[in-house]
Amino acid sequence: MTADIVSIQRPVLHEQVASRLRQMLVEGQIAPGAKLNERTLCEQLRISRTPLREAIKMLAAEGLVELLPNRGSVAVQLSEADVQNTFEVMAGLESMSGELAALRITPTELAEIKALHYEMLAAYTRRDLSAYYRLNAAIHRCINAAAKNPVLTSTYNQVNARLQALRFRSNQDDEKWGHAVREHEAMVQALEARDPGALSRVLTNHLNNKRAVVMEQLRSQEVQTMQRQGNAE
Amino acid sequence: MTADIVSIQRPVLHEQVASRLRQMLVEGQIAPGAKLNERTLCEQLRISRTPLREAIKMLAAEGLVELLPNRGSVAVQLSEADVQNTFEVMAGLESMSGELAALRITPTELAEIKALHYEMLAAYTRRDLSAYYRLNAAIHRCINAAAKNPVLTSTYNQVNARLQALRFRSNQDDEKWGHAVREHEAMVQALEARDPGALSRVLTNHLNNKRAVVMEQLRSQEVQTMQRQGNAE
DNA sequence: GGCCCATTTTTTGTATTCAAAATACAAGTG
DNA sequence: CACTTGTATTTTGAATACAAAAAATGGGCC
Repeated sequence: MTADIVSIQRPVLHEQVASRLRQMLVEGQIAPGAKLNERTLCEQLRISRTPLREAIKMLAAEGLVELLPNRGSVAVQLSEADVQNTFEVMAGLESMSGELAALRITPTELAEIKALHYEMLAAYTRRDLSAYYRLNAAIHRCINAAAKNPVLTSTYNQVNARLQALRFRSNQDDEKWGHAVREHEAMVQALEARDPGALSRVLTNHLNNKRAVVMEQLRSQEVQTMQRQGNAE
Repeated sequence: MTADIVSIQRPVLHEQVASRLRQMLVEGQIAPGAKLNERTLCEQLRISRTPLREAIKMLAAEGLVELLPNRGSVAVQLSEADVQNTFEVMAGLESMSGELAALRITPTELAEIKALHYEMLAAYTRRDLSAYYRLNAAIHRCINAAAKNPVLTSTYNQVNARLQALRFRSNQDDEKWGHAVREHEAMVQALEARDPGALSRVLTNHLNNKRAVVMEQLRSQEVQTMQRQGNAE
């Protein structure tokens, strides 16, 4: 807890494996519901089963994989209710972040968020969805950081990771997109005004709207999948 | 995710070990900051190192244990700032619970909470601190359950576990105790009125007060410890 | 041909072994 | 006598080996 900043750390294997798996899960390289075959993953990552299993246990505690006793582990597949509940918690955490950020944000941090906001407006104007998502995420991360509460940040990240695994960044309809952008305007204003209540409300609404969009997308994806597979399951 | 409710599960070893360790950490059998010697724990729990290490990794992901590369693991010892931050998040989560509970609580659940509340009043009247804490915790658990959001519940439990490890249930001063009881009165009223805003506010205040009490206690404990040890460290 | 049961194969869970790093200890040196 | 340096011991990290459970396969039976 003291001078481990200077020391060069040769990263421990199970940590590396955990990071790699986390990435694979969040980026969808391992699909939700997919079984994590230990032998296969060992060969893929060129490691033995011991560190792999340790990493899987960590991801299970983070809620990214589910352990099935004597039957291995699978990437979590959130039910519709799970997604609703997770967004509900995310809304609360975002609102909390906003409230604290409005109280604690520094001028430098605010300037950075405003800059990102303008970049995001540019991306929106070009209808560059990929850049928009990246900047959008960065802004939310900055607001969270401005709250200056590491416990909140890690809690937020952990819950958020589960949603990331959904990969719902398909094209949303233009009207809702515009609405989201206007909400972001309101966020910046609330931050500038250092108004915790206002920012909290904006973020809660923002997340609720996002939830609605995602739920809609999930439902249509589901329908597509079922049509493609001839309604298996 | 289907029929694993019926199956009687001979619990898997690493799960058992994780539960046992979690209990030991939360109940203070393993003191904050204490090193977790793998050999010792293996002998104590009569298991080999593999499941023990898997369990430790899970606890690390839960934030109850800290992993020191090549140097094992230690029970987390929250700094003063950590405790502040954790309470801040807990306040947010409680407020969220309250808001949702006020919207979703059933008459049966409300009746149970009221019953627990009266039992708690009895414990308070007898100045039975142990019973008071038990009932107090039960009430908060019930409010959380009434929110009907499993994601919120597990997040809440995870963050709360870290605070439990502090073991701050020493005798608080009577005035503050009375104040806490009055806040509980207000909770029940807000629940009965199904008033999300009111309950949210009460719980936020309640947690902020609790934080203040705990911080005070920690500081006095700290002083005592330093006096006892002749200010080591 | 379909279904049930026994056997084989695969996969997971746990223990043990081997390797590497950290700590403890002791002797040598200024 | 403090301090460094080299060695022994302990402890952690990772791989392998073994055991048990689950899944797959195949043969017999109706």
